[in-house]
Amino acid sequence: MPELPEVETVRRGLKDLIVGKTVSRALVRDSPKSFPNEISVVESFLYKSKITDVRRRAKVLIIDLSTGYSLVIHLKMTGQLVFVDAEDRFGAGHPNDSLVGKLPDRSTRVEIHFEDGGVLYFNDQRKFGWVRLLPTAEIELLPFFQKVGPEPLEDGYAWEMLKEKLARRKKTSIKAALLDQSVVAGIGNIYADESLWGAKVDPRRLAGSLTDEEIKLLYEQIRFVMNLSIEKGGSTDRNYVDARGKKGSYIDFARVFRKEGQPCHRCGSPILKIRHAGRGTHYCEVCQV
DNA sequence: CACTTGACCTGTCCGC
DNA sequence: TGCGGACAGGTCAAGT
Repeated sequence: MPELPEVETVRRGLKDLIVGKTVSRALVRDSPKSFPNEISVVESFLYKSKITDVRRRAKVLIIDLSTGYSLVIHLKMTGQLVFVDAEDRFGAGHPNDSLVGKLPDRSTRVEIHFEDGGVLYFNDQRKFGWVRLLPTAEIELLPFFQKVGPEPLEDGYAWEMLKEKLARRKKTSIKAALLDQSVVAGIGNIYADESLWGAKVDPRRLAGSLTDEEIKLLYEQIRFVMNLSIEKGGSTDRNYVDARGKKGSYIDFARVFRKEGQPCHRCGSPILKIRHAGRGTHYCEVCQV
């Protein structure tokens, strides 16, 4: 469920919290599922390495280390990356709206301890997510990185790039195309539904059937909803929390996602929820055509 | 190659 | 209250 805005929110938080820190110990609780590298290799490679940067590509987080290696992390649906500093780990009183003070818990798969006493927890209830250690230079060779599409929030992303990708999709729907990471990076179920509502396009339409005007509108809405969500700290949905273990507030601004039965903000008719492209799909049948 | 479906997991919710 | 089953949704492998 974490999509681009949630992963970006985690990235920003983590970057402020852990860059410059030195790893003292790594603890892998769920290998090889959540962390396929050999445990002893991970623990020895991480020891004394310093965090130099936290980056993101699509929904993947990259924590660069001073050794020329990086931790590459995908949260998939229920993954969390939460940093707890020494004071919060050992001090009294914790805010109730945060996971800080409650970790590790039974979903904790990996712990990265730092010399200053802080700990980065990778939690993942459903074990779909993963962490792996790779030479930084080899990340781009991963199959996912080879095929993933453009970053929609970067300055260089233009509506014509979306048009070009959609034009060659002859048989698939616009919703399925938006969920395809090779078309645009980082869109998942929430932002697919939200941007299609904003563009007034029926999610079941064939991807290649959109007019230039509709593609332009969709392109703008993709950027609008994801930027708004980042501003709001990501969504509140399900398991998502930021790097400090707190929920975001985007879902309060959602216009169709999980709004089935509620009136459409534009025309007042009830939002429908159907099953499409293997996903719960929310839309307004009156104003999305 | 384009596209769809099932598998991977576990917690939650709904109906009986 | 317990229990079975549907559902949640990102990505990949396997199938059409």
